[in-house]
Amino acid sequence: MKELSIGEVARQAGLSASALRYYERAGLLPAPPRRSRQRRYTEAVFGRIYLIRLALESGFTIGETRLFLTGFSEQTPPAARWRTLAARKLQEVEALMDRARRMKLLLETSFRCRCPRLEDCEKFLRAAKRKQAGSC
Amino acid sequence: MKELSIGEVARQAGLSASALRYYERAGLLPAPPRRSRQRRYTEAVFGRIYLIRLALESGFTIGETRLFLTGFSEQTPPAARWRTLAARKLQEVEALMDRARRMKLLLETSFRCRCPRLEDCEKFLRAAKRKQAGSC
DNA sequence: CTACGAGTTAAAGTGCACTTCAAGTCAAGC
DNA sequence: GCTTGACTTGAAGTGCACTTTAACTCGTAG
Repeated sequence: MKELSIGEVARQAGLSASALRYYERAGLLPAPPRRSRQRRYTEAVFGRIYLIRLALESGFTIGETRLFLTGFSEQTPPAARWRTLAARKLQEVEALMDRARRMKLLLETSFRCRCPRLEDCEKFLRAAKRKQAGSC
Repeated sequence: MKELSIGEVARQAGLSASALRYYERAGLLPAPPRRSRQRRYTEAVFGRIYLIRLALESGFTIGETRLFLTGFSEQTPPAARWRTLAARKLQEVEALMDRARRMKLLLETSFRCRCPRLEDCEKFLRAAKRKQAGSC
């Protein structure tokens, strides 16, 4: 299996090497084996990085992301804590999606509208405030 | 029209008074008239605050939000700059929604799955990586 | 008159997610 | 042997969005 240096991983993942070291210190990435002091990754790291970025970009903090990654599927108490976190974050992600949807509508509407101030635009307000019971 | 103190606005909007002053300094909120040095708002401020929060919570920076709020509908060059920003941010918001959707799927899947590591869960990977050409 | 609560300012502090820096290690090429 | 480039470390620095602090000004109630 091909071994990758931190620089190669960083390049392929679109991150910086220092960010990868930071994730490792923070307990998000497992410490890989070393070849003469230097970290050697396998390609399996990319799956993990994908999860980390997804979580962080969905509004998880580092601590929550760690819990999410490491507290998963342990049969003992941490799993309960994890389930609690996951249920709460699911709601937060849904709220985030709702806000993003409103912002998207706002941006799209604003391209078409000629109101002097956006907050007075009836068209926008109707669009943004409509509860979309939707399954987005 | 009813006049509101900064404390009342803060309470009703669910923000702190200092955050409102910060927004004013940052050019997001117009400086309201004063009654013996103290800010007096009208209820119109809530529409503006709604926009500010929506933008900030959708990943806009303070600077982008200012441009978004103040650069709108001016007939001269700023409007062009605004359109550029808005088009770019629209893409970013769409990317945000996509990530949020994947994270939501991941969270939902993870409740049902028993894989030892999430990144090895086939069910999840299928769910998360499926390009949903969708209009979410 | 005094005290209180809510407001005012500029300036410093906070928490997060990284980034940058300084000083060093190491393998490979000339 | 020396240089180069990619890596190593701990510590300090950064940018953002606020928050907190210290010292102050008001209008009102007792």
